[in-house]
Amino acid sequence: MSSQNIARVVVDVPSSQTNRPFDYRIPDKYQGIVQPGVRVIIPFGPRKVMGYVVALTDESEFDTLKPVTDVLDLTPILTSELLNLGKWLTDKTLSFYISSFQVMLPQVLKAKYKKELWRLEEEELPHTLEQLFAGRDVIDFEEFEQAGISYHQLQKVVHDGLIDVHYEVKSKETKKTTRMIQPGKDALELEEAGVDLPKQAVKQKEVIHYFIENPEPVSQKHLLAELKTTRASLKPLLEKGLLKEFKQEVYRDPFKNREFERTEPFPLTEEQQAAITPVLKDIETNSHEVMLLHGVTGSGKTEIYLQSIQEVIDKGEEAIMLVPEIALTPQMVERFKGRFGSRVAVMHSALSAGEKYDEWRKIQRKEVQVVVGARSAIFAPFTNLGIIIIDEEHETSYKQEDHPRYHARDVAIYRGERHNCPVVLGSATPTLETFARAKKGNYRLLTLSKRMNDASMPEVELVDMREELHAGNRSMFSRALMEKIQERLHRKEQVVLFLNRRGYSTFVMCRDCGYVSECPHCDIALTYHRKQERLKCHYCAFEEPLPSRCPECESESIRYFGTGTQKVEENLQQLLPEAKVVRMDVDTTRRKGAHEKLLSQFGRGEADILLGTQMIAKGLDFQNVTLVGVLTADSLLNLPDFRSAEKTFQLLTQVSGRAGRHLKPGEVVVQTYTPEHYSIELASQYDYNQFFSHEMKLRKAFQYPPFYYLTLITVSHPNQLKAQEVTQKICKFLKGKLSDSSTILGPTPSALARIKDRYRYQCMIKYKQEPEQRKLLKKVLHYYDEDIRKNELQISIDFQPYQLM
DNA sequence: AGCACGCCGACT
DNA sequence: GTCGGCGTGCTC
Repeated sequence: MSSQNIARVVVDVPSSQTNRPFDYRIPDKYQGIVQPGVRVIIPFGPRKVMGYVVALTDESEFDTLKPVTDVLDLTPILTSELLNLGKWLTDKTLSFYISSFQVMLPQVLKAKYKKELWRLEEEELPHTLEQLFAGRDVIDFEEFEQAGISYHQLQKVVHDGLIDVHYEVKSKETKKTTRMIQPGKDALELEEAGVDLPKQAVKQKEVIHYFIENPEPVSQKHLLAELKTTRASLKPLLEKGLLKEFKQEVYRDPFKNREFERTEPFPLTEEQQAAITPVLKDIETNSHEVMLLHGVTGSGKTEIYLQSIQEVIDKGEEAIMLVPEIALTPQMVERFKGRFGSRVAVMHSALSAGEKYDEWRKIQRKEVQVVVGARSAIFAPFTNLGIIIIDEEHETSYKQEDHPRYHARDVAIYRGERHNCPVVLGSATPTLETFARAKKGNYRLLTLSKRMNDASMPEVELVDMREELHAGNRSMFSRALMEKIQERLHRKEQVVLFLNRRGYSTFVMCRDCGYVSECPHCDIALTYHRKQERLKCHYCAFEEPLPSRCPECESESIRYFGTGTQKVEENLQQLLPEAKVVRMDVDTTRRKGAHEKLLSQFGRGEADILLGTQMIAKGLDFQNVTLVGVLTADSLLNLPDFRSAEKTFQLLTQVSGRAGRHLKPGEVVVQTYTPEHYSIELASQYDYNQFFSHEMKLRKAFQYPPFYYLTLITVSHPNQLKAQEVTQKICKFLKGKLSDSSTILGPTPSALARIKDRYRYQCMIKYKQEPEQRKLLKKVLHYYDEDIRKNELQISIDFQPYQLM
């Protein structure tokens, strides 16, 4: 074996020119420590940066190599599997290596950079610099920049060796530790030493006595509290070696103050048993297979997940369970903690950076066998996976919208293949892509068609809001819904009201001339924020006070429009002053823990009506909810998105599933302006299969997934003409190179034609098979490298996009 | 990205 | 002559 004293390092500089490994010499003192997957600090040009070691080698095409400056990890933080996965991600999404590695790790492991000026000599500096240092030896570089002193002046003194520009890389890893105390001698020796102590050393004797009884290490805090003493009585014992102390890493436990009631596996129904059998078999035989668990809401999918995971744990393997961000509610966590206790780590965006890091550490140190988390938990550094489960497989939040633009499902399958373990995708309303694959036999289809406890799906009533209008009802509540709400209030039952806010945000319009307040930097209406009486842009930082007169026609009848949750709440309170309403939206749940608080309030029956947006559509399970109202079912349908019908069907099904999950039967009222639309009608009948075949016909006719794959290229530039020209050129280039069976659409202005003063044009590729596509697009990016670097031009490429705007 | 180097026009 | 602007190319 050769010495392998060269490290290949991917540096923390996200740019196309540095998107490759650089070679560094490993100094003797780091031999054996520097290995693939550790982070290192390395000199890069004149500064120092962080980097990931991706490989060791013993030859380099460079004859002189700079040495590695420092090593940040004693054990690799990226396993070899994850290093390979990073490479695969980079390739698949056309992003930078560094971004792919960074996305797999918790925030705190990412380096922070600090630049300082260090004074090296006593010698007099030029006046301005002397003033800036003001007697100090070290100053922040920022201070220098703010002082507005010329760089030439600095250059000169740096050249003369009076000042050094010093770079520091800070890994802001924050481990929390506690001081632990343990005996340093055995019980007999302690006994003897205790006798030898002077009479007045009462407390010391107590301490010794304590450790004779309990020889286990104990935290200093606990010990001192127990014996009602201070560190002063430990000190002499530590000095004599009778006691020893050490520091132990402690984890912040986000669920510290909660007791989780242990739950036992439920007996499975026949249908559940049939569904779980192939999963257990794959686990047992270490076979990789992708399975779609298609089960109606309330059919007991979670119990199948839990029992499959139990099997994996019993086998000594590990499990990843993904749930959509908004479904990662305390209720959900409780079910997992209740079954598996401290074997579960939870990865959730609501955790602080430190808490996330601690959960990640538990996984890395193999202190847990299960992780429950949102999208990024798919990168959990387990080395012995036995199952990967993605619940609510159809959720769009599994696709990351910025670099690297990956889909958690693809990563799951990648990892499942390498670990020889099953990947279970669960949903009541699978994406057409997944269901089509299951029907074709690429995935194994497991079906749960019945609800548990023989509960039936709630009856859905469609209300045509056009008729309401004709009948003179101009409010946002139909008569039928109002009547049913009143019924529930009377019976002391609860109501969930769902408002789909997307596409209907509150904007300001003049009733006289039709003027709408728009963002001066983006082509989008400003959103009205009631609390601050201001108009804000959701795409950039622009905001302005609410105008009292129309800027166009000076009219005073300028009002806000649209149906925000606040407005619904107000109207509701006017109509039903006696009802207690809990409103859940981005505004009321911004604070940490607010989400949970509101839900438990509602759960305890402290409110009659829960009013909310997307976030209440998932996973809620309240006994007393017998009515669900959907205020505007068609708001999603009007979006420029070929998936709008699918999304509408999914949402309506999810929302309906919130009612009547227990003994009392539920009812659902869906208000719509288009009751005849197939997605609304079929959702009201819970007919997924019918919806699937109808939608598939349309997808086929219009060449959309799952019949065709899509690639969306979005070009943006401050100059509209330039943006269009570049897009045009790209389209033309692709048309010449891609196969004839592919369709290239564009250039078309984006649905969001301008954001932050940049004009946006798009090109869409529809294809069945295009093996050369990535290579060609790489060429495109390379061709425009200059323009992109100058930050004038942006080209974003999204394979299998979910967000078309 | 962030920086050095080098070329060019404007000025104490 | 030299100060400061910006375009170009490199970082193992």
